[in-house]
Amino acid sequence: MEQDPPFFERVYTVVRQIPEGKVTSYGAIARYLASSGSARMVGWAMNASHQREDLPAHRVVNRLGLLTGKHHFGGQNIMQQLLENEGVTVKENQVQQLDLHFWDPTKELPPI
DNA sequence: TATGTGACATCAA
DNA sequence: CTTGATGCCACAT
Repeated sequence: MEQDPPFFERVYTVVRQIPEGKVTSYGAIARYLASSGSARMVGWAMNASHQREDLPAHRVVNRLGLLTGKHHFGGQNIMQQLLENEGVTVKENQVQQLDLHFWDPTKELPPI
Protein backbone atom coordinates (compact mmCIF):
# COMPACT_ATOMS: atom_id res chain seq x y z
CA MET A 1 0.00 0.00 0.00
CA GLU A 2 2.82 2.30 0.79
CA GLN A 3 3.74 3.87 -2.45
CA ASP A 4 7.13 5.38 -3.03
CA PRO A 5 7.02 9.16 -3.20
CA PRO A 6 7.47 10.68 -6.64
CA PHE A 7 10.99 11.16 -7.83
CA PHE A 8 10.44 14.89 -7.54
CA GLU A 9 9.84 14.73 -3.85
CA ARG A 10 12.97 12.71 -3.30
CA VAL A 11 14.97 15.41 -5.04
CA TYR A 12 13.30 18.14 -3.05
CA THR A 13 13.99 16.29 0.17
CA VAL A 14 17.69 16.28 -0.56
CA VAL A 15 17.87 19.86 -1.79
CA ARG A 16 16.02 21.08 1.26
CA GLN A 17 18.75 19.60 3.44
CA ILE A 18 21.54 21.53 1.79
CA PRO A 19 23.02 23.75 4.53
CA GLU A 20 23.55 27.45 3.95
CA GLY A 21 26.72 28.39 2.20
CA LYS A 22 26.88 25.00 0.55
CA VAL A 23 26.13 23.82 -2.96
CA THR A 24 25.79 20.50 -4.69
CA SER A 25 25.54 19.20 -8.18
CA TYR A 26 22.76 17.59 -10.16
CA GLY A 27 24.86 14.52 -10.72
CA ALA A 28 25.59 14.14 -7.00
CA ILE A 29 21.91 14.23 -6.17
CA ALA A 30 21.14 11.83 -8.99
CA ARG A 31 23.73 9.38 -7.73
CA TYR A 32 22.39 9.65 -4.22
CA LEU A 33 18.84 8.95 -5.31
CA ALA A 34 19.26 6.47 -8.08
CA SER A 35 22.92 5.58 -7.93
CA SER A 36 22.97 6.48 -11.54
CA GLY A 37 24.19 9.26 -13.79
CA SER A 38 20.68 10.33 -14.60
CA ALA A 39 21.39 13.90 -13.69
CA ARG A 40 18.76 15.01 -16.18
CA MET A 41 16.11 13.73 -13.84
CA VAL A 42 17.33 16.12 -11.19
CA GLY A 43 17.42 19.07 -13.54
CA TRP A 44 14.00 18.19 -14.76
CA ALA A 45 12.72 17.93 -11.21
CA MET A 46 14.18 21.34 -10.53
CA ASN A 47 12.23 22.66 -13.49
CA ALA A 48 9.11 21.81 -11.53
CA SER A 49 10.59 23.37 -8.39
CA HIS A 50 8.77 26.57 -9.24
CA GLN A 51 5.93 25.10 -7.25
CA ARG A 52 8.11 24.57 -4.21
CA GLU A 53 8.86 27.69 -2.22
CA ASP A 54 10.99 26.00 0.40
CA LEU A 55 13.34 24.64 -2.18
CA PRO A 56 16.74 26.39 -2.23
CA ALA A 57 17.33 25.61 -5.86
CA HIS A 58 20.03 28.27 -5.97
CA ARG A 59 22.22 25.85 -4.03
CA VAL A 60 22.08 23.38 -6.87
CA VAL A 61 24.60 23.98 -9.60
CA ASN A 62 26.16 21.86 -12.25
CA ARG A 63 29.29 19.83 -11.68
CA LEU A 64 31.55 22.74 -12.58
CA GLY A 65 29.82 25.12 -10.22
CA LEU A 66 28.20 26.98 -13.08
CA LEU A 67 24.85 28.58 -12.32
CA THR A 68 23.16 26.92 -15.25
CA GLY A 69 19.67 27.48 -13.90
CA LYS A 70 19.96 31.13 -13.01
CA HIS A 71 17.65 32.07 -15.85
CA HIS A 72 14.87 30.37 -13.96
CA PHE A 73 15.21 32.68 -11.01
CA GLY A 74 13.66 35.65 -12.69
CA GLY A 75 16.12 36.25 -15.45
CA GLN A 76 18.60 38.33 -13.51
CA ASN A 77 21.53 37.28 -11.37
CA ILE A 78 19.21 36.49 -8.49
CA MET A 79 20.79 33.10 -8.04
CA GLN A 80 24.25 34.58 -7.64
CA GLN A 81 22.99 37.15 -5.18
CA LEU A 82 21.41 34.46 -3.07
CA LEU A 83 24.57 32.39 -3.00
CA GLU A 84 26.82 35.32 -2.17
CA ASN A 85 24.38 36.29 0.53
CA GLU A 86 25.09 32.92 2.13
CA GLY A 87 28.82 33.29 1.89
CA VAL A 88 29.43 31.56 -1.40
CA THR A 89 31.73 33.43 -3.73
CA VAL A 90 30.42 33.48 -7.26
CA LYS A 91 32.06 35.01 -10.27
CA GLU A 92 31.14 34.84 -13.93
CA ASN A 93 28.21 32.59 -13.04
CA GLN A 94 30.61 30.11 -11.49
CA VAL A 95 31.09 29.16 -7.86
CA GLN A 96 34.61 29.82 -6.64
CA GLN A 97 36.40 27.30 -4.42
CA LEU A 98 33.69 24.83 -5.25
CA ASP A 99 35.43 22.07 -3.32
CA LEU A 100 35.10 24.15 -0.16
CA HIS A 101 31.41 24.82 -0.71
CA PHE A 102 30.51 21.48 -2.19
CA TRP A 103 28.04 19.44 -0.21
CA ASP A 104 27.85 15.83 -1.22
CA PRO A 105 24.60 14.10 -0.21
CA THR A 106 26.21 10.70 -0.65
CA LYS A 107 28.63 11.65 2.12
CA GLU A 108 26.56 13.94 4.31
CA LEU A 109 23.29 12.04 4.22
CA PRO A 110 22.66 8.43 5.24
CA PRO A 111 22.10 5.94 2.45
CA ILE A 112 18.54 5.19 1.48
C1' DT B 1 1.93 2.16 -25.81
C1' DA B 2 4.61 5.71 -27.96
C1' DT B 3 6.58 10.22 -28.16
C1' DG B 4 8.53 14.45 -26.48
C1' DT B 5 11.00 16.86 -23.02
C1' DG B 6 14.75 18.43 -19.81
C1' DA B 7 18.10 23.95 -14.66
C1' DC B 8 23.06 17.40 -16.73
C1' DA B 9 27.45 14.67 -17.61
C1' DT B 10 30.90 13.24 -20.55
C1' DC B 11 33.52 12.57 -24.64
C1' DA B 12 35.10 14.08 -29.26
C1' DA B 13 36.70 17.33 -32.77
C1' DC C 1 35.72 29.13 -27.11
C1' DT C 2 32.05 26.32 -30.03
C1' DT C 3 29.17 22.45 -31.81
C1' DG C 4 27.57 17.74 -31.95
C1' DA C 5 26.62 13.26 -30.26
C1' DT C 6 25.28 9.80 -26.68
C1' DG C 7 23.53 8.15 -22.24
C1' DC C 8 20.29 8.54 -18.79
C1' DC C 9 15.12 8.07 -17.09
C1' DA C 10 10.68 10.17 -14.64
C1' DC C 11 6.94 12.47 -16.07
C1' DA C 12 3.16 14.85 -19.33
C1' DT C 13 0.34 14.27 -23.12
